[in-house]
Order: sequence, then C-alpha cells, then structure tokens
Amino acid sequence: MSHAAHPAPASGATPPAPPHRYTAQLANEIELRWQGWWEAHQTFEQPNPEEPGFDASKPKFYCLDMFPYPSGAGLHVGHPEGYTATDIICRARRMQGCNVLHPMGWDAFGLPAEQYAIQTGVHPAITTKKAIDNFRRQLKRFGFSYDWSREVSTIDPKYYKWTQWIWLRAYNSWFDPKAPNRHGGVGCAKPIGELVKLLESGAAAIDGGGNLSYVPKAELGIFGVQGGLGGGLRMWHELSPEEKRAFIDDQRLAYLAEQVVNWCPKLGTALANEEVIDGKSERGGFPVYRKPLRQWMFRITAYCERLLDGLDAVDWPESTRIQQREWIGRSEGAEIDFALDVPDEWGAEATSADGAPGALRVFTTRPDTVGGATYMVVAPEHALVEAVLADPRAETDAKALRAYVEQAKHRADVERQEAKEKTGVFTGVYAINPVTNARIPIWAADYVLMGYGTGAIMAVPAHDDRDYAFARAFHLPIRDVVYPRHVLAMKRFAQHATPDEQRDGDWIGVLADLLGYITSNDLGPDRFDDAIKTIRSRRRQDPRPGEAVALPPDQAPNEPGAIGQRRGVTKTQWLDLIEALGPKGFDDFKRRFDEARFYDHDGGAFTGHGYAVNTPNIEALPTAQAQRAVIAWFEEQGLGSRRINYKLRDWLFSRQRYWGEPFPIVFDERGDHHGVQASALPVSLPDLADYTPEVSDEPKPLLAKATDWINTTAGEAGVAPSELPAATAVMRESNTMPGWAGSCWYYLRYCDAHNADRFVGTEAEQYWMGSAPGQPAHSGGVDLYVGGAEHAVLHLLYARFWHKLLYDLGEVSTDEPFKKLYHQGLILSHAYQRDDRSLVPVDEVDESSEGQYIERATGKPVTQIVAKMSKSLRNVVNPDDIIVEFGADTFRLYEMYMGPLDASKPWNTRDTVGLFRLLQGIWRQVIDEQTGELTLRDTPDETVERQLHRTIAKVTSDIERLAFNTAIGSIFELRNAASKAGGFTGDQLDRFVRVIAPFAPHIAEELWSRLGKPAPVSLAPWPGYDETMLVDDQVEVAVQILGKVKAKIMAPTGADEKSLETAALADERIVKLLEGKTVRKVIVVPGRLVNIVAN
RNA sequence: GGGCCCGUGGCGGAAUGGCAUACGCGGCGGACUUAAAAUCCGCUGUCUCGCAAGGGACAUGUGGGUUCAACUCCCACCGGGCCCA
Repeated sequence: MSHAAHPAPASGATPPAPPHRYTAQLANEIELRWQGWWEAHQTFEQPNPEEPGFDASKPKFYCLDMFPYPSGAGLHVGHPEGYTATDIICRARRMQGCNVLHPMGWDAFGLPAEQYAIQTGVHPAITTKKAIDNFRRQLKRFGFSYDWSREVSTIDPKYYKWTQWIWLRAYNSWFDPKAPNRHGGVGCAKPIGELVKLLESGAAAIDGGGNLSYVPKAELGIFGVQGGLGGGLRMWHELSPEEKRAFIDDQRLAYLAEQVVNWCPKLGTALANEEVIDGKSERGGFPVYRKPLRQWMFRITAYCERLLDGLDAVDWPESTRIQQREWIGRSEGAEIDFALDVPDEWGAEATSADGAPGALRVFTTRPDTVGGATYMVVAPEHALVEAVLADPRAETDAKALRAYVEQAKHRADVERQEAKEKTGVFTGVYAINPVTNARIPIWAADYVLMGYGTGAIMAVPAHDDRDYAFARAFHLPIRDVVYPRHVLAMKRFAQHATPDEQRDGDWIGVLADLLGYITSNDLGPDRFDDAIKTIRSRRRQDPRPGEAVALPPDQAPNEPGAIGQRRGVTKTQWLDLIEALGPKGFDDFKRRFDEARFYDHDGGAFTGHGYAVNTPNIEALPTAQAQRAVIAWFEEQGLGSRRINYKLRDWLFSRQRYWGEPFPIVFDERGDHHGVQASALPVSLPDLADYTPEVSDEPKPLLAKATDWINTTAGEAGVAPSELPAATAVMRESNTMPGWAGSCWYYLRYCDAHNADRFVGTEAEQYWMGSAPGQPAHSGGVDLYVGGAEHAVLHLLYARFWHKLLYDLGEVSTDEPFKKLYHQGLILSHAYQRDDRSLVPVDEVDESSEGQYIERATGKPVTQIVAKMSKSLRNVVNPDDIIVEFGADTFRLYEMYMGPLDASKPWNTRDTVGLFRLLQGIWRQVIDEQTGELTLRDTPDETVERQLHRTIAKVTSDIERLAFNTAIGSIFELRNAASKAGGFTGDQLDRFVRVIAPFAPHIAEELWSRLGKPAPVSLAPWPGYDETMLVDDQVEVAVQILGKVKAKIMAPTGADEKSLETAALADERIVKLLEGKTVRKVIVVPGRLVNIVAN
C-alpha cells in the first residue's frame, strides 16, 4: 500500500496511549456525544418569523447547498467539501448573531432507482428511501449544523404537489411582451384569462403567422372592433372555437409541441442528445430513431432578455455568468433583402415566407460585411429552389439541381454542418448585392439549413470560414471588407509609400518597422499617418542596430528605452509575417489591396472584428460602429432591419420515465388537454407491477402501462366541472417531468417546509428570500449558494426561469433566486501513467524511492498524475473510513486546508495526519493526558496573547472570503506559539475555543464544557480582537538597492518616511554597498521597505 | 476550433504591485525509549564560495514589455484542466 502511504493508525492500539490523549477513539466518542446533544436540544433549528423563539432583531442569513442526488453508493469525499464550507460560515454567522437558514434535502427522482426497479422489481421509492437514510446518517456524522426539521425530498407527494402546482401556474399563463413587469422592464407573465380578455377587447389580434399582434390605436379608430383588418390580421371574434382554443394553447408558458426526439425502442424511452452516440444508445448500444412526439415545453425563450439582464446584478463567478450568456446566445444582426435579378413575372413564390416579393431575405450577424457578399446560398429545401425547378432559368442545370436536392434530404443536419467536403449546385439565379450593386450567383448547398434563420445566407467568403471553403471549392470570388488593424496599416502603407520606399528589398523593412511601431504603441487608424512620418524620420537617422535613437519631440516621453534595441525581436516577427504572405514585390503587394483580394491570397478568412474597408460610407469604422451604421442605412432604404436572435430553444419538459413527477393534466377524446384543479393535487404516481419498458417502435412512456390510472374521468382526475362534466372519459398524461423539476424551486420550500396551504408561506418567503429593507428586488435571494460548477448552466438557468415566472405572477418577492453563488472545486485523486499515457490503478504501483514509482507487474517506471476518482483506478476515498481513523473534526479541517475552496485539488490521505496533530496538540496543551484535568496558565504570555488577536482577526476576515485554508494556517500558528510559550490562560482558551468552533465544532464543544461554560459553544458569541494588538512596537524594514534586498533594519512602528530613509542610508552594510555610487532616488514604503536607486 | 481557469520547493499550498516559498505533509538530524511506534525539538528552494561563522548568485512554465520594485499588470508562446462545439 505504498501508493496511499497511510500513516500509522493515530489510535496506537499497543501499547495504550495515555488515558486522556486525543485519539481517534476519543474523537469519535466526543463527536457522537455532542451530535446527540445538538439533536436533543434542537440547537440548529431555526424558527420562522412569528414562531416561538424567533428573534426579529437579528439579521438573516440564508445559506444553501446544492442538494444531492442520494445515490446508493453513499457520500464520496467531494460532497462534504462544499457542505463543510457552508457549515463553517453558518456556524460563524450564528455566533455573530444571525438568524441562519441552513437546510438540507434530497433531489431524489432519477434514473438509477428506476433502472434498479427494472432489474429487481423493487419499487424505486424503497430503493430511494434507503439511500436517503444512508446519506442522512453520513451527513449527520460530519456534525453539519443543518436544520433537519426543514428536510425536504422531491419524491414526497407533499412536495411534488407543489411542483405540479407551479407547473399549472405556468400552464395557465402566457407571456405578454408589452406588459410592464415588477422589475421595471417590459415583458411579463400573466394569467391566460387576461389574454382572452385582451383579444375579446379587440386591442390585439392574430397575424398571418399565427402570432399575437397588438392592433395600432389608429386602426382601431378607423375600423372599430367589429371591422376587418388589413395585413392578414384576424380578430378574435372571427375565429372558430377550435381556432381560439388552438391559439390560446399555443400561447401558454407550458405548452404542447411536436418535437423530434431520439427514441430508443429497446430502452423504451427518448434519450437526450448526449446519450446518443453514432445513432446508438450510449447505454446498451441499441439503435435510436428520430421520431416526432407531442411533448410538453416551457417557453423559456420568452425570458431570454430578462435572464440576461439578471446576470448583471448577481454576485456570481464571472465564468458562470459568461457560460449562461453564451448558452442564451443573444446575437444582434440584421435581416436584409437581396433583390433577385429576374424578370418581374418570375418566381413570385420563390421568396422566403417573410421576404418581400422578388427578393431573397437573409439573416446575418455581420451586416458590416454585406459588401463582401460575392454569392448567396439557399438551403436545398428553400422555396427558391422549388421555383427554379418549376421554371428553370437559362443557366439552370435542372437535372443536377434536382439530384442534389434529393440527396440532401438524406443527410442529417449535424452531418451537413460538419461535412468537410463542400457540395452545392448553382441555381441559375442571380441576386443584386445592395451595397456593391454587383450581380451575384445564388447557389443551393446543404451547409445552409432551412431550420436556421431564413434558410438563406449571404456568403462572405473573406470573413466566414465555411463560405471561404465553399468559395475555394467552387472558384467564387473573395472580396475583403474588414481588416484587422495591422492589415489596415499594410493597406495604408501600400497606398502611401514613396518611390524610395517601394524599392525592392527595402519596402518590407519599412513596413515591418511601421507595423511594429503601430502595435507596440497601440495606435488606431487615425494615427497611421503620424506613424508613417515617425518611421520615415527615424529611418533617415539610420541607426545602427542596438543603438539608441533621438526621437521626435512628441514621442519622446512615451518612449522608455532605446528603440534600436527593442527592434530586434518584434521586427523579426513582422518580417516573418510579411514574407509568409509571399508577395512578388511591392506592386503585387499593393495590387492585393487595390483589388480587395488580400484574403484571397492569405489562405483563410478573417472572422474577427476590425475596421471596415471597401464599403462606401463606413470606411475605416470599427466593426461595432460599422454594423450600426449599415443597419441604419438598410432601415432607411427599406431593405432590412435590426434583428435579435437567441441560441436558447424552448425547454423540452416531458420524459418517458416512471420515476418522475406526473403532469397534473388530462386529455379528452378530441385530444384537448385540461389541467386539474389545485384542490386535486397532488396527482400521485401509481404503482406498477412491472417496470420493464415495452419494446415498441412507437414512442410510449412507461407510465402508459398503468392503464387503470391512465383511463379515468374528469371528475376523478379533478378537472373543474365548469370545464368538463365529471363523467367525461379522459386519459391522464403518461409522460413525467424531468429530473430538473424538483430542483427548480426547492430553495423556496426550505423557507417553510411543511406549509400545507401554499408552496411557501408569503411571510417566510419574504423574510428569507427578501432583499434588505430599501433594496431593490434583484438584491434579494439566497445569501450564499454553494455547489459544483457542473450546474453552471442548466440547473441555475432553469431555476432562475421558474423564479422569474413566479415573481411575475406575484408569488415570490424577488426577481433573482440566488444572490451570491460559489462553486467548490473538484476533489481529485492520484493515479499513475505509463509512457504511452495509459493509466495504471493506484494499487498496482510501488514507490521505489522518494517520488519514483514502478508498476509492479512490469517493473517499469510510471509517473504519478492527478486524476478523477474512479472505481477502475481504485483511488476512491470513502469519508466513513477517514472518520473512523481520525474523526470528523480532522476530516473537516483537512478538506478545508487542502487549498482554495474553488480550486480542484488532489486528495492526499497522507496529509490528513497534520490536521489530526493540530487537534491533538491543542488538546494536550490544555488537558493533562494522564489525569484529564485542565492545565491552564495563571498569567497570559504576551506573544500568545498577540497571536490570539491576530488569529481571531485573520479567521474572522478569511471566513468572509471563504478562505478557510489560510484561516486554518493561522490556527496552526497560534497552536505553535502556545506550545512554545507553555499554554493558555482560561480566558485565552475561552476565546480560542470559540474561534475554532465553526471548523472543529465537536472538540470545541468538549473543551468549552470542560472550561465550565454553559453549552453550547455553537451559539456563544464570536470573539472580538483589539486592533492595537495586531501590530508590534518594532517592525523589520527591508532595505533594497535597485529592488534587491540587501539589509534589514528594525524601526519603530509608524516611523515616517524621512526617518526610515535616514536609518536605511545609515546602515553599515548599505553604506558599504553604496560606496562609489550616486543615490538617484529613494522610495520608502512605511512599515515595509526602503528601496534605494543608485548606480 | 471557441470560451474560461491554472502553471510557485519532493508534495498540497501562502503572498492589498513592496522582504517569494506562510502553514501543513514528506525528508534529514536530535530528545525520550532496551527498541520501535506515538510524541516533542531543530534543519530543510537550487547552485556556489568557505574548515567554520558566514557570504554570493540564481529561482514563481518560456520569451518580451510596463515599473524604483512584477508570482501579481500587459503582449506572445508552451503545458495542463474545465465548459461549449
């Protein structure tokens, strides 16, 4: 077992340790005793406002852990990392006088229990309950100060009743894009009844595309509510009852839609994209088919803008906010109409749905590059292709085009997008580029998808990689319209070089100097002409390499050193770059810019932002400005408009599983759906006799097997009699909700876990989730939320969506659920690697000597690496084992001492003994190991007293920044100081015990009670410190010469700059080192150092 | 391919732009012990000069830059990780 290098058991079995030594046995005994005491005294139960024992004078602190999925395997060492961190801060907050909400619960619906049920027939509820009991036992053993009276579980019908209730709220709501919201913006969820009222009033109607359209007041005036409307608008009263119903159902925030899913008949379920590999299921390798299926969706896209805005106000890791923004994927672009170059009578049907007649509409995120569009591409399914095939143009090769369209049908979207080989056929039709007025060909190619944007693109080969590859393959022109700064500088030089500078062998050098000068001085295009002048004057002085040059007066102050020296490295880089372009002399170089064909020669597209070129009116504008200018121009000309696109799609909320929340909804004979009344909730999961999925080509959820439950009546199911007569035969929804459902709102339930009347009591929600008095709603929410970064996008985005929905509907008082978010890092382990990079499990390796490892089977050396814990590498650490060996207090300290909370770091069991020794050392310092008596000093030691103040100050501030590793480092220092000086007084120990209580609560309670203090220390006041005790009378000040420490002097704390300088210059060593040198300058940082600049 | 993060002793790591390597582990030496374990004390970045006491030089992935002063800020590169595609 050399790999793990286990220390010898801390509990030396033979010979016996002194009777009162802090051994593992004693630690375990103390810990279990105090855990029992806390439980018996309900120490950590936090009453709500208006409940007995609630103290309204204290500030609140709501600290939340991401609740675990209780797997059968129990806790691993990763779980308690975040939990220990939150426990420390919660314990500190209680001692600092806060009302602390610190709950725990279970995200307990999930696949493993269902899989186990399929194999064994054991009901998932039974499996899950066992796992929960085990998790709870393990968590309690760490001494976490959860308020267990608030424990919730997503599988509890008393809980999922409200999950269903929230879903129904969404089902019975729509998103009014024009309505003001409580957040001060526009766009708000509203009861669906208000939509009906709006339509009945005539203030809104339905447009040709089936979308809601507000009727302009002016039109209302002219036609009145009863009149007809132009523009394809239809009034509510013109619709049939079926049309009305379809429209309303289509506006709900939870709505049904046909979605193509990955159906796996063998597994009897639809799979997520990540679960399908090469058309086979990841698990089992069964075939997967793409099948359309009616699924419940959430209209999360309605909240795109709000979900983005909210990110600005929360205190979250920047990387997580970036990930959420990218997931939402807002892109601002333009829709632009390209006129077709065809006779008027041709192809009236050829344009995309929204486009103007005789024009091809495209969406682009880079309107600044329209001038570079040298051809266009439509998807093979595009209406234009159909029109061409129906009525071919002179240049159309109808046969080839038809064959191509046929072939494209059989390729999957992903395949089409990723294909390296570009394919396509010219349609024979031309369009007119609105910027250049050039006649450009329209191609059909399958790298453009019908489902994305308008199914047509303007191709800008110089500035898009795929367009570039396509243009190369089919010999289409490539025209530059954007240059990055250095290329723009090249162009400027090409245009303005003097005949002298154009000489062969000379111009490249001048250009390299220019580029180097421009980039190192960060000059924009407006300074290019100045830069050229500067370079010219500099070259006239013709410096030899390595020699300093006189600079033009206006540049001199900015130029730190001799530019001749600096030129070496940077200039070479530019020379290399210019040569890589391979120009055949200056004329060839210049021609590339004159013809706008720089990227045609450069071998790749430039897709970044830069400066516009070769486009009238926006010449040399930076990309962002150029885009705005172009869009404004298009809007003016009526050729296009600004358009915002999102990557985020609506949220597919149906699963074909058993072990999930049933939907509270039924279908009548006609297929219309009806929500059940709130009074009929929960809709409980029925038991199944057999959990094996039915093998079927037709997607069929597992719940469909519960035929008695599925087939019921409206009355039985709880549909309002006003909606359907009670005796109406209906079928229940057989899909269930996904695993995300329960975790979208659990933090709200904790506030009022047993409320039978509401999902959370209003007062409790306002107290725990509310913002501080006088603060805006977005400053409210959970005060600290700690969990893994793997939930950075989905869970947090979904929960925010539900929260905003509930906020709009007036159910909660804040706009964002989680004010501050923190991700704990992964706890990794070790493994070994052979030369071929293959991995070796830890138990197949021996340590031959310090840091040298060999694989036992082969005798070959392997290198130690950091790897994830996994069964196959046999490097999984079980927390139970560590607790048996050292106790929970040691475990907690070790996990916090490993490194920064948010960093990934390797578990090293060998290191745990250091933390055990810390506790043992503290214990020995104050408890006689033979008698068990307290051993305290009568009079305090001065250095211990000072260190105690320092430690309290350090721990107090480190807890605020979640820097527990350095806090513990400071506790070590105090322990060391005390053992050196010979211990603590009772008064010192009192404060010391309180400061370690959040970290090692059990030993702290024990010492506290042995000090004769009334338990528990867990609720004792946090110790304070005296600022004046943090500084010594004398401080050591470093004396540097040219930034290097040469001597140290002692000076009184607070000595001023002048006296420090005098003292430093008087130092014997310094005097000697300064001999023969001139002191140019002296920098003094009081209390720290004196730096003497001398040469 | 894109985005984000990270590279400091044998290992985990510390360091508001101001004395790099706090603290812990490991290692070495010593005390206690018949002995070992446990425990306690001391030393421990590398190279180098010196019998020694002491001194010197170099070190925070590499190369540049800014600064009186850079682990820290800027640029380029190399290596590792995470997320997205």
